[in-house]
Amino acid sequence: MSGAPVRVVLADDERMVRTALRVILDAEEGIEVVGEATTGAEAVSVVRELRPDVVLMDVRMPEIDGIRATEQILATLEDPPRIVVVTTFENDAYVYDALHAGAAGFLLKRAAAEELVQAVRLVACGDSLLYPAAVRTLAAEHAARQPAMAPAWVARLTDREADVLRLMAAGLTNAEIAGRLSVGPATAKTHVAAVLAKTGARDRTQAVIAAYESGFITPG
Amino acid sequence: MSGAPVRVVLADDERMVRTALRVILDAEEGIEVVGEATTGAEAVSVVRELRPDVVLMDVRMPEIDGIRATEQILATLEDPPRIVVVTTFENDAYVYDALHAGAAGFLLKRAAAEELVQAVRLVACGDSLLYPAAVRTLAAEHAARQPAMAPAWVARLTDREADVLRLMAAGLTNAEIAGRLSVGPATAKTHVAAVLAKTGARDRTQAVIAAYESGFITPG
DNA sequence: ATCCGCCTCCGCCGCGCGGGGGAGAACCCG
DNA sequence: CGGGTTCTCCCCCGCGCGGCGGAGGCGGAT
Repeated sequence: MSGAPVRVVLADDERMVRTALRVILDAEEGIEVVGEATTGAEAVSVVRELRPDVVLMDVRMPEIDGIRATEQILATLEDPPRIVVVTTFENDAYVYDALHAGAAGFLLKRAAAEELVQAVRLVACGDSLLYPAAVRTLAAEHAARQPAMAPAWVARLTDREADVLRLMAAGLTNAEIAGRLSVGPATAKTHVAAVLAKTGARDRTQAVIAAYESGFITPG
Repeated sequence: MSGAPVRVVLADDERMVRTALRVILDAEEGIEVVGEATTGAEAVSVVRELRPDVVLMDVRMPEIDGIRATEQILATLEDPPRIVVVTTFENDAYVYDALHAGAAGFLLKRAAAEELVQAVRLVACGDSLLYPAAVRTLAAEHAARQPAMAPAWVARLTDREADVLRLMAAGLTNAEIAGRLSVGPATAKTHVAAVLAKTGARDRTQAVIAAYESGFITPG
């Protein structure tokens, strides 16, 4: 628990937030803010260089968001730091992605200073008890619905075809898709045909089913 | 943090477990086990009487399980205690229900003594930071996926129509549905038309979308 | 005994859909 | 510069689909 101080890196694009976090944490015994970053990309490089114990990572940041930065850090570094994702709203959809990306915890920006300090200390000690593998399972299950398990065909879809599939999955007809995309009906038909071919679907209904089953789109 | 000791009630049908928990917690400064219960129903009444700060609630118990007991306690008592649900397996499906029921945390039975103590202290202090309302949202969303959120039209479907909708959502044509159900094509068409009417869908694709979005069928 | 909901089936009709083929323009990359 | 990919658009054709109205049997509820 004691001994070397906990080395922390802050990643947030807002200076005020970084300052606030630094003031709070620097006042604590055994916690030391060793670096800051203002973008996701910078966070990755700073962490790679400074090798902190804990990273407080904002979700919304320029260039690379906090989620992808988290993924990159955990994927590329050996013995990676514990990453706490900071969000503004508790119902932020990013929370799920954060958990899936391997974040050790998440924190609301309106959290009290004590909570912040407590969070840093807890994650620095490894897996917190209030945060056992079960939560990760929960998050993993949630995540398993979306990003993973994407059959090969998803990657083969062009941007336009992906747009079309999303609209198909919204229940639009070819003509409506054309209108929504501001293209001719024939074009929409072409894209739909391409989607059907790539998904191996016989008709638009099967394509929509494939979209759901693959996690390309999610209910709710 | 200090001052009056944390008053704890244990609810578990196995004597050994209760004893183990009591031994661990009674050895701690500032924690006092004030009562025990062996069933869910007993847990509710004991808690109502003793008004503890924290309840350690086993999931599997006679009469009323820990989940329902948790719900009842939280629903009927003002200023209810913080309830930690105790499970044997981390992938226990009850975990989700526990969170949804409003449990303040969950704990594995194989957790170390220190974790147990830490858990009690943390939840006694109120909402732990590693466990904000967002987790509850996560759990609520999980729970909302399957059992609840079924729009009114789901209940209005006849058995046959439900069968047809499932086959529609499997990507079958009217003729294939007829074959699968061993009825005439005209009959299948009639049921499909009924499904479209009740779901408010314009075509079979929208009906399948509605089936997914309502949780009538689930991806995976 | 009567009504109502469910399941079963029949015709007709219009249209959106999917399959087939071809074609031009923009772009990137080797 | 040529080749590949993507996006755009056109033709024709067949057919499954969805909308319409009608009908008979069967069971439960009143």
